Amino acid sequence: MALTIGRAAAATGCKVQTIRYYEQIGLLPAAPRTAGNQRLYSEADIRRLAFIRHARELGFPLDAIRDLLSLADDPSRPCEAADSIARTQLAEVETRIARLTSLKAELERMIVQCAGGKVANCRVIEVLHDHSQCLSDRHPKAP
Amino acid sequence: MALTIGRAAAATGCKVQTIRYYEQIGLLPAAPRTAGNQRLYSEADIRRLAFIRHARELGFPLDAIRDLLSLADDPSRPCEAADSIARTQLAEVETRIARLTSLKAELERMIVQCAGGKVANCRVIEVLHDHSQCLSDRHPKAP
DNA sequence: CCTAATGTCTACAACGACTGTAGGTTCAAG
DNA sequence: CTTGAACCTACAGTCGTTGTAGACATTAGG
Repeated sequence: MALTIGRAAAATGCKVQTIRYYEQIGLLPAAPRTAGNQRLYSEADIRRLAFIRHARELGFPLDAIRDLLSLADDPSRPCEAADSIARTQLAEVETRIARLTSLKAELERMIVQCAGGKVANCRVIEVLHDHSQCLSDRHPKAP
Repeated sequence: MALTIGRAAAATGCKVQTIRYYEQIGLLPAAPRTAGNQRLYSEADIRRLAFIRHARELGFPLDAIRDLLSLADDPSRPCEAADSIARTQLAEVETRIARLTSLKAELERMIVQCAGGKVANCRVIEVLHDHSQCLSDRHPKAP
């Protein structure tokens, strides 16, 4: 029934080290041990670990996951807090997408214009040297 | 002509600490000092720093920037390497966008379905508990 | 039953790319 | 000459792991 840490890792996709780390920072309860001092994980532990793993994949920081876990531990509470954590994460993700999309455009522009000659004429290097050649003005200069 | 570290920071948008850090890891040459041991930065240093800063904004890791700088230092070399570094970075950015876009969809789905009731029925918590409810199967189970 | 291979244990260092702190020195303005 | 800002070094902390070293536990095969 109970799994060793290696099997728990295989079951959830976490690494062994990561599981121990989560215990260390209090995200997982201290696991009971065998006579030989090896950790044992119950079904409930596996579910909790899978929850953490999944939330991490969705980009939630560990602090947010801590909050989500404490909510999940008490199903009678209203779920506004969970909703709000998810909305914050969504906004974060949208910001990152927007930022990456403009970076993508800029990189494509650099690459297209690189003639494949000498570094002296290379657009990639040139654009990196001279920010004013950027499309997106993250550091606009005074006019 | 030469700038103190604070002015160099203001001129490039880097933090003072970050400039010292770049010197420490060898991305910038050790700056000459005043009689009172304060660093001085030339125009060329500022350009180099701006280059680094800009490349960082485009998401290049410091190792890639190191390579780009050594290319930029020798304009007679062919620019294929710079092109290839930029292409690698572009691929990286595209991967991250794709990943974030699927996260966004999933978060939106979670939020929409959260009825605003009790945690017991909250879709946010529920989806985190049960990966099989995900749209994107990053961990497909055997059928 | 013994051995060898694998798994697990603790404790701690390293990663990337900074950021912050403490405690001291130097500089520019008034 | 004094004050306050900017600078100096050295080091610790951030985040979320990942990797290491050296010792103990477990399991499969012979």
